[in-house]
Amino acid sequence: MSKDNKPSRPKARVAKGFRDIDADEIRGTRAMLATIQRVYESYGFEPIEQPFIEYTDALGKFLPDQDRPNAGVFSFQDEDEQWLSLRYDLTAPLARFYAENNQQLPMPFRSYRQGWVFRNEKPGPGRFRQFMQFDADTVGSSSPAADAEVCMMAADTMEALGIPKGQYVLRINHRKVLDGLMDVVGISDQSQKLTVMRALDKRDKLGDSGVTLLLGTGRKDESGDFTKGAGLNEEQIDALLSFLGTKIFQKRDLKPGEGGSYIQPSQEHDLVVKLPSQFEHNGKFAFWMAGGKLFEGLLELAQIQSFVKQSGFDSDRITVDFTVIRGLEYYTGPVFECELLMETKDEKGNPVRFGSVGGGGRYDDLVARFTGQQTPATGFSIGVSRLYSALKLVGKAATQDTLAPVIVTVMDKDRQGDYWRLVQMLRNEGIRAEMYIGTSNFGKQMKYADKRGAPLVIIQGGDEIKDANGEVTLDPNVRKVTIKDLRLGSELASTIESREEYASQRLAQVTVPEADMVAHVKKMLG
RNA sequence: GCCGCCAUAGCUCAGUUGGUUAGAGCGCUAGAUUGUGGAUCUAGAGGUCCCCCGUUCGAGCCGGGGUGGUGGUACCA
Repeated sequence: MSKDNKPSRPKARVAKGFRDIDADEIRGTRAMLATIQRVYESYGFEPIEQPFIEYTDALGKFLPDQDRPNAGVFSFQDEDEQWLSLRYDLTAPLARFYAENNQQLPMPFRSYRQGWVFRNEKPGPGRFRQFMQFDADTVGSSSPAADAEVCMMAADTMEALGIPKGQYVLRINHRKVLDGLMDVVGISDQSQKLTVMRALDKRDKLGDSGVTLLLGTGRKDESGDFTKGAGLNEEQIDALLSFLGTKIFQKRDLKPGEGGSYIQPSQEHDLVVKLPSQFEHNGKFAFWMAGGKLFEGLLELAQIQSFVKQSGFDSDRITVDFTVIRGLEYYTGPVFECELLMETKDEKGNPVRFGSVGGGGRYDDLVARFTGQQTPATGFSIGVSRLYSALKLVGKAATQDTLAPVIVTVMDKDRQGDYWRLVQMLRNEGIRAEMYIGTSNFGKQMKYADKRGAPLVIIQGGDEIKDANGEVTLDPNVRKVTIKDLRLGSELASTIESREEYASQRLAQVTVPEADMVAHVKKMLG
């Protein structure tokens, strides 16, 4: 046959940005999801499942920038030419669901759900075009209590998963604080505001010096790519960066003489805002507390902080951090981010913190897109596979809790009925078992069992079914099976050199009456 | 989107200043051993050297263009 006649074979390859998930990860993820569900249920949240596909206009308006409104989303047209899209998060579909069903739903409506979401964008290391999120949302409550509850639930989830106090932290911030602050320093242009927030978001990665460049004229990275800055003057940059040192804490923790000034945003909460001294001494911003957005935001943060403290969550678990930014488009109030603090190594071997595994916030306008009526809502979203890799890193992922099956070998093809019966005896006792269903000879069957990771192999050939006189018997107390312990056998094998010795030894196996097989298997499995 | 690096067997990769039939290890299949997994030995299957154009007597190798992958960066609901 000439080369040209060969059928052109498709390349076996997974699509870019997608991946296959192996048995270990599926089992580990299932266990993790069950734990998260348990916590969410205990908070009174109800499950809901929604389709992968929504009408594009139902997801539509909150795309990243208006220049390319459809970039990032997988979309296609239905038979009736309506545009459909794969969901890119679980929040927009929930808003659609609530708007469609709010007559029948209790208010506030508390729901959780888990599922795959899709993003049509360039994948990176650890970033895929299909990934799983686990969301919880409260729709219909404007109270900071709803925000506080979502944060507490996230913190409880981390601990239920085995991440100890001090290894994670929930940071909260408030859109009104950032907006108000930018008003105060004289940034009014909307696109300039976005640039400023993006710059502040990178403080973790680039440090204050990098952020200063991004707030000013711009910054060139190592690859030579230039990022245009926000164009602020020195005084504005200084005011923004020094504000990041502002703290909210309980009054009794107040330590005089630490510098800065202390403001009590509300009498009913025993909380105090401490401003950094640079900010205080800049007379130009002295009026900044006189009401307005900034003040409102601080007050709400203080309330949330007060609620979580009263519930027993100290600031080592849930804390205010003015550098938290999150999504730029739809959050309208508090925003949250859950960060894991344990260290891991980057490519260069430098220690680096694991980073964000989830986040969320208040999105009061999302339902109003459909109904025209403002409906307050707040929620939290967990990145499932990222959280799973974190659990693996700290050794808290459930793995290997499923033992590979016991393999019943087929010594004599004419007696498959006998082997089916043996397999069923094991299965009926709750033991994972399978009969070899390939066509290979006995040696290959052993290899299969080995590769499969089987703990035990059951063998029943002509020798085992004969009685003392050499006659075939059906009496289960006389018929025998040979049970071979592969795990023990491979240990013993490592001390043996020659093939002959290895083959003649019949390592780690016992021959017992068929009637006692199940009891012996149970004992050998431990 | 922008910048860099890479592309040879299922996988990881060698391949000399451009030279005739393109290699290795691992994996796979089979045998040595038709009732015993490891180790060892033997044999076999498996290739559009990413694609196109050009230079050349001759290109896996050189040049141009394209495609794909990957790393960084930007965006990120």
